[in-house]
Amino acid sequence: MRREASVLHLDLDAFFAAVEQRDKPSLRGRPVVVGGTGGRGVVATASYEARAYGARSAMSTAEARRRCPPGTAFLGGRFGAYRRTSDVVMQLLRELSPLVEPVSIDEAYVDLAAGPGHDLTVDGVTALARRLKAGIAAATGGVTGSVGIGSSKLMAKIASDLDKPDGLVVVPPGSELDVLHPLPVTRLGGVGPATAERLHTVGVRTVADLARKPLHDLVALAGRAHGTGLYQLARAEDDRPVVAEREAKSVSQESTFERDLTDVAELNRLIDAMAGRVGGRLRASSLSGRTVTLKLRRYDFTTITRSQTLPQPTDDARQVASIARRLLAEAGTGGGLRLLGVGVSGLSQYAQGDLFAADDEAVPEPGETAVAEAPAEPEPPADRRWWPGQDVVHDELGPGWVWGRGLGRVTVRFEGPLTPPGPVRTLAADDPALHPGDPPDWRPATMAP
DNA sequence: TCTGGGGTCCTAGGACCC
DNA sequence: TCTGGGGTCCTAGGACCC
Repeated sequence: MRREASVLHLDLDAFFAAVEQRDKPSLRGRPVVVGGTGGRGVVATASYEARAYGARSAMSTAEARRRCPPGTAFLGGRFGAYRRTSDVVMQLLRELSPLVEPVSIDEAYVDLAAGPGHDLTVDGVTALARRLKAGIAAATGGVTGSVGIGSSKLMAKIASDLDKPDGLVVVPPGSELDVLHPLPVTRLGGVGPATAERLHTVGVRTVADLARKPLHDLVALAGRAHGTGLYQLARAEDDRPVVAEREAKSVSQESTFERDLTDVAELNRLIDAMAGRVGGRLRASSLSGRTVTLKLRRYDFTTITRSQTLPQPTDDARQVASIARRLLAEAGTGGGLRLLGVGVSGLSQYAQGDLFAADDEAVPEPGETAVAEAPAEPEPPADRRWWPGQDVVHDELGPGWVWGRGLGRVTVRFEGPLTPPGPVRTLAADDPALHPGDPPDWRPATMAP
């Protein structure tokens, strides 16, 4: 804990939904749910309008559909658009301080004490936060964020959560416990459903309750590391530094199927495709890893992992795939699988064996089938897989986005971030004039780079 | 039509080594 | 014919976060 409120936490409000509402004027002020739109999808983000009906992050999309009224937009994610907007925000944060720690695409800490001569009084950081919020809204086309500032990461994060959306809370140094103690323990990072349940059984509901528990009780309840962490957080003791660069520890790819799968040949093709993407991502970051992990979720949601550690790190898709295939054969597919994942961990910074890669990798181990290079599945052509929310462009009607599809039709609304709400047209799904589009630019032409 | 996808960190047991 | 203790690596699972 510092003497000054110099740690800032920014949390963009309902971020994915906010970007959708910015880019799709007809959705402004209306319920929007972003996430998996298939039968087994879950909600990533619900707009505040959708939250009013009970839609929540991590809820199944089916449940959100039951709760929300007709006309609610259910959209798949446009991660390229979110990434571009996020990059603009992170750049604004780096103007405040070189020490910016992105937590996720929509969240970051900033160490204001590492910045250029900020006034770190409560009034000073309050004014800074006002300028930041205005700057974010201007640069992103109206996306808002909630800012918390305090004497530690803990207090900054708690503060940003106190007044959402579009909030600004500064916790003055010295008042940490006044803010913290009345809150439910579940507001502390690291207290999820399991820990909360155990704490409830010993009468702990608020942070103040937690602060009354002796250390050894908490260690017995939650384990050494977690228990001591809880003990400290309840006292607002938090010295975690803001860290700008963090190295990746693992790279993985997983997928939940629309229907449970049992066919080993089909699962092996999926392993090949996932290993291909994992290998590609490893090479793109000049990483390789020694431990290959296969993750399986069975029809009944039980989840298992099987792993093997190699003597040397690899970034080769075929080697990853061949290990994962064998792990699958050993684990079995009994009853059907709803999810399969492939990952590599134990990463090191250099790519392996440039000199030998070409010979080694193609050779399957004895008794194994060579892993095919090409991915599987006959799929519709890339430009015919319309999904809700997708950016499209029509040769005559211009840019728009997919509202829905079915029965050989696709419904498109033709509008963009800088237009008024636009008209809807239903087109043939194979209309040759309709193409996938790029995320639209939300900045007026004079502002675009 | 219950329950995504990408991660991090921790724990615990067994193998193995000195 | 008794039976240490610490450390590291590996595997598997679980809690948690956004």
